[in-house]
Amino acid sequence: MLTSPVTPGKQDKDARQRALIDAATLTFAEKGYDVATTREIAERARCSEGLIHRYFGSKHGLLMAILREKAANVRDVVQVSVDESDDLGAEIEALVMWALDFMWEQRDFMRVVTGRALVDPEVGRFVGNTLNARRVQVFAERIERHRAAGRVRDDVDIETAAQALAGISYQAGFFLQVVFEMDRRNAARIAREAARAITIMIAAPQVKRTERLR
Amino acid sequence: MLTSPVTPGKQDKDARQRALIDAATLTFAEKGYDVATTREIAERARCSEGLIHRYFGSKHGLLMAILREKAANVRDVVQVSVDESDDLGAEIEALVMWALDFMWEQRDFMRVVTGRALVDPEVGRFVGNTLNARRVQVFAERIERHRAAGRVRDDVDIETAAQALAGISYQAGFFLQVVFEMDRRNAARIAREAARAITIMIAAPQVKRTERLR
Amino acid sequence: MLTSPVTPGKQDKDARQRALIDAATLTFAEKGYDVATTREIAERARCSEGLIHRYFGSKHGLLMAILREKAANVRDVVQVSVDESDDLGAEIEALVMWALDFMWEQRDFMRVVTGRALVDPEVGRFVGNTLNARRVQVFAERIERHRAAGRVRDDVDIETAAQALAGISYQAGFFLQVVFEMDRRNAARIAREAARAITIMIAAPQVKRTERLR
Amino acid sequence: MLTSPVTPGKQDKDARQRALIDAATLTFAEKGYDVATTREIAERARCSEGLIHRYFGSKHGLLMAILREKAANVRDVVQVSVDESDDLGAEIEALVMWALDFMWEQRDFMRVVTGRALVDPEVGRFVGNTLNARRVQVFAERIERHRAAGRVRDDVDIETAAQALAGISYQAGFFLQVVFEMDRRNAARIAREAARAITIMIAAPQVKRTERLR
DNA sequence: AATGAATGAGGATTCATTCAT
DNA sequence: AATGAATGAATCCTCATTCAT
Repeated sequence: MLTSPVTPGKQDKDARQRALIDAATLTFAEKGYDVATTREIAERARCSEGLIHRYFGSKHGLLMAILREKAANVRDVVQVSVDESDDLGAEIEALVMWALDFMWEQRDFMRVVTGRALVDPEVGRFVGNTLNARRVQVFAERIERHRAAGRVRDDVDIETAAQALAGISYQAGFFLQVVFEMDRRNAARIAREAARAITIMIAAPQVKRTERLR
Repeated sequence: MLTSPVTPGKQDKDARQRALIDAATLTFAEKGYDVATTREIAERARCSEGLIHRYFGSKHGLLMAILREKAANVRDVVQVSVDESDDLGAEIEALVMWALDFMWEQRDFMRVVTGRALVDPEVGRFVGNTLNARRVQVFAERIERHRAAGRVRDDVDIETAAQALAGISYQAGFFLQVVFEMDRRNAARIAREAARAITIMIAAPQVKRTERLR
Repeated sequence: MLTSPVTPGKQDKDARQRALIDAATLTFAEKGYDVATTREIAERARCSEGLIHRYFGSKHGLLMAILREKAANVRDVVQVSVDESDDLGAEIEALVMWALDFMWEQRDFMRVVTGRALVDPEVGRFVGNTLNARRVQVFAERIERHRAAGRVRDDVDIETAAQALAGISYQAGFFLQVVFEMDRRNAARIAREAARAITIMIAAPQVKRTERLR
Repeated sequence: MLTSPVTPGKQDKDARQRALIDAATLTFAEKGYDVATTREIAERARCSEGLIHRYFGSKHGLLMAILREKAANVRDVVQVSVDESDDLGAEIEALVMWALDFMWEQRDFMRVVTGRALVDPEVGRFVGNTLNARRVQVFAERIERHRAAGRVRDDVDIETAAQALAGISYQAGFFLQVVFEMDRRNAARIAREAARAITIMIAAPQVKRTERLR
């Protein structure tokens, strides 16, 4: 991600907000939320410290703005990155593996978000109700498509399955890989097996399909 | 947990260490690590602030001491709380459900530990290599027993299954229930389904056994 | 020296830096560097403690700022206070005696500077390379003028003589008078005799002058 | 200097005092008075912290004990190190040069003593009235011997000359060499020239001696 | 006599936020 | 609108000294 500093003095509200958000994202990721100072963020964005408070109310408000932006992009990012497939198991695996990679790349910022979610209830709720909820929704939509094609049992609660898959991704992708510093291949194997277990459970019985073919 | 204040002036090193650990556990949980002050902890333990640094080196050292103690008790706590069973699925479900309850009760301290693990690499590694590792081990041992009884497939990697189950417990027990403030029954359902999926995957095929009996 | 407190809230960077330097000079002198607290200095200057760190980086930086200012004024102070003279011995004596008086007046701050110079290498170097060096230079320039007038031997190394005279002034003016609490007249006598010895050594042979008189 | 730790538990008052003084001398020199902790000193002497207070009353008292010991040895140290001579100038130069070497070797402890003398009036007086006074006395005695041999003018105040020489030694030996980090040869040259000036001033006129010989 | 456990006062520094300009 | 100057609250840690054992 590139910073986008502005030319000082000039009046250019949107550009300044953009610059502050970019600078903050970078700085939070590099140093952590607590260690990052509003002064450093403002310097990086090449505008004054006071603007953070004018535009976002507070340091916390600045983080929320970043999160809202991330949340707005969740679906697009996944759609672009993981292709649909006719094979339920393959698609689920692809989704989970992609999540692992994504969280690895975003690990520094993930630390920030997760850390704040633990401490700041507003962040906690936002991550739960919006960020995580949208990730779950993406899983759910993908599975739904397979159900429409008869590849998922009718009696399965897709929402629950999607929650489980998202949770497994988060656990392996962030905690195992990043926080616990587990070997990445090992984390991937665990996630893959768990995803496979979910797949087996929700997949429509193969027998019927075979029977139908007769 | 009860605090165990000591009598001022009297010389009783061990009692003071005990009192400080108890007071810190309580205070960290109530206020969070950052907000809790060493002064408050010392007052609560009824001893001088300096002792924290003499005995534990620093505020961080005090937290590590608490964690080491927790880690030492992990197995016993589980063994006492969750009975063994002849039914693989039942035991796994019991273990996961117990973990959810446990994390709910410990939620405030869980916030502290997880939050610090994200920020302090030493804590991160300790939680990963020791605390979490022992929880995983408990799952593994329980499954192992079922394998010995022929209730688990021979080709299953128990370690991986245990990791997945521990991860699911953590995710649902802490993040869904606590951080994301999801309805507890909902969180429990998700965990239960995921656990069931794992169970199905690792369970020795019932059919064959029946067939064999013929 | 007068303190120069500022009006709270008003924005006047320069005035505040001035006020902090003045307040610190006074407070360091009264209490010593270690005992003086940044809080007291800030209160005296009527501005917030944080400004010390914003403007000077640290307590140490504040002392350095004071020293730089002192160093900038060394020459002027001497020039104003000690008149030139046609008599080498008289001028040297005047310079040394003035130094004794000056150090007596500044004794409290001298303690601070010297004490810090012993402990803080940066201060030590600054005092040696700048403060002391400039005092030496003033001596040297004065003697140089006498040499131009033929009152100092050609083969004398003026730098060395100036160093010796500055050293004698410092020793008698600060250590004997102040630190060792020697009777001031006694200290003055010692300094005067040592200065006279230097004078005798560097003075152009009287014979010539006598000869000239013939 | 070697430390002289004692065997713990055993009752051995003198040895313990000895060990504490040695350990403190070393530790003060290495770290400075303020930074050195009584705990470290006690550990080094292999006895308990409390003993410092029992035997010496306080950290300050421990330093005073060290100083008293140093003062008791001043004369002997000089006598052993600098030979008498029939040449006044040579002997004075030898004394001053020796002082420079001595202070260089002892520079770390010199910092401690001087630093404390500036801050602690009791130390200041002790150094002035005892330590420095004895150094002066040694100079005086040496010069006195030369006067008895007719090599020093009758009208010279030997005390004053000795004070000047001691002062020059201290200034060049400690401040120039150590605190100001001046090149040692340079410091030596300054001290030598100043000593020569004093010598010239106090030396009995050579003419007379020649005349006497006739 | 010796130990070492306990005390508690003391202070520089950081930074989000406010507000004069 | 933008700046950046000023605020002030808040806390971990060190260590000489005391005193129970």
